[in-house]
Amino acid sequence: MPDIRSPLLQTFIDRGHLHQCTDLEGLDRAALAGRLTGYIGFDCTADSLHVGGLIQIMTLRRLQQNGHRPIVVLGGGTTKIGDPSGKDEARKLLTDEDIAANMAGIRRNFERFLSFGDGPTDAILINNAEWLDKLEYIPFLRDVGRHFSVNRMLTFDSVKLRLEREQPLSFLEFNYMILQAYDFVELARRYNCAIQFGGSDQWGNIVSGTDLGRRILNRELYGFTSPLLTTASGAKMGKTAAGAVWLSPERLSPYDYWQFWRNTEDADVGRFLRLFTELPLDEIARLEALDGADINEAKKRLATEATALAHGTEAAAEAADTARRVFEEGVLGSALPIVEIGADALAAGIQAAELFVLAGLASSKGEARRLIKGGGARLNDAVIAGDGQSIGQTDLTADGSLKLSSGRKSHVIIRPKKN
RNA sequence: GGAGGGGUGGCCGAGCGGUCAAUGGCAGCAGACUGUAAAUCUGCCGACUUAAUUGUCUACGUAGGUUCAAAUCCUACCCCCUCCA
Repeated sequence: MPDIRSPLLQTFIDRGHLHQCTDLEGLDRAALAGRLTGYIGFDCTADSLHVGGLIQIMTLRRLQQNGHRPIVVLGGGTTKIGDPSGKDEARKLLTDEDIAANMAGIRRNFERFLSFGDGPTDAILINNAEWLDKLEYIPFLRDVGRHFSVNRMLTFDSVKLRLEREQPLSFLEFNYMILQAYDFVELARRYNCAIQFGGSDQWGNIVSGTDLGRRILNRELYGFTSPLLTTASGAKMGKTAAGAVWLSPERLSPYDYWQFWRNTEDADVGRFLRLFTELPLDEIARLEALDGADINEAKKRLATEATALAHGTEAAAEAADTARRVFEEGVLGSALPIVEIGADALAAGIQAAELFVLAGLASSKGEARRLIKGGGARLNDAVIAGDGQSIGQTDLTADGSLKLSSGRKSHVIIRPKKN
């Protein structure tokens, strides 16, 4: 590792963002010399990003904090193609309306992490469809296509793995790499963008871009990748029971987001604190050195800090408070999900299994029955004996609500709805 | 266009006329142990329904057919892979 002088790279290295860089020394010099512009491309296959992309988001945030300018490129154009990296199957193609709606949602995610505007370090968000849609095939082939060697493209993992596993790879997808490389060149032209960041699985695509920049623009561009995050036990990060851990509050409540971080494995705490919070490094060192059950303090800190970044300090504090009450005091907290049930229905009594479905704790009555049979279902903290048990008015606690739990961690408040 | 191989539950992958709602693995859920951790062990894991695995329905690419009975056999079609042209 060469001597690093720039605060930017020092930050990235200290906090665990660096996996590979095309030219670390060159980038270090450039970062010292002046303001840089760097970008990351995001798919818009959903209307929210999830924690799988959080490391990239934090990368841009830290770029901006160090006085440089981040660009978020939404792959409105490339989403129409689908990146073959790491997949055996082509994605289904999205319509323009889907893509537009998804882009709006993703923009809201970013507004939490970056400041947008017209200042010199303000973030820019653009859609690569802006230039990709207009490309003309023959001129594109002549100007850009000639710089790509198929021989070489076949050696890239994204392509090679597909071929080795005898999985289909359409020509459409084969072009993804070229378009991403072209994005980089186009951004260099338009915004003097000099760095492309990405996950380590993007290395091939990114290097293609820096090569293309050298050939077409005769400019030095830099590529920088971050490690792909897995948990210490090897699972892909950001997938849980309910699916992905989304960043938008509509898809995942701040409380559940907090819980996700709270349940971090011991071995990941230090790494995650560095990457996903802005606590000072010496504080993190202290937290991760905690032993045994004390490490839970570090996890709470991680959860609150990470939630504050994504949802604001208020939501984070509320989530932390609710968690404390639910888990440490055994009472209800305000951030628990609340489901309202018609007062008359409740007065008549509702079958336990059905109520679990209504509460969203089970996706079918059968599942609810199994949960109850397995002894994992609780009403006001008492195990529910049978699925036929009727729950009604008399089960309301003093504050006029009742608590349903699936296991020790998922709780829902049921409240009668006044008519 | 020709020859061959293949499409099975969230994924991988068995089954190749009845005992198949379909072996096994992964993922997931719950229980035990704990620290709201990991590892481990146990149970569950299509939907609805019943006092009860009771009954019904939907499912093995799509559409038909043969059979008392089909994921399993036949026909046509769609899609994918490999080799040849």
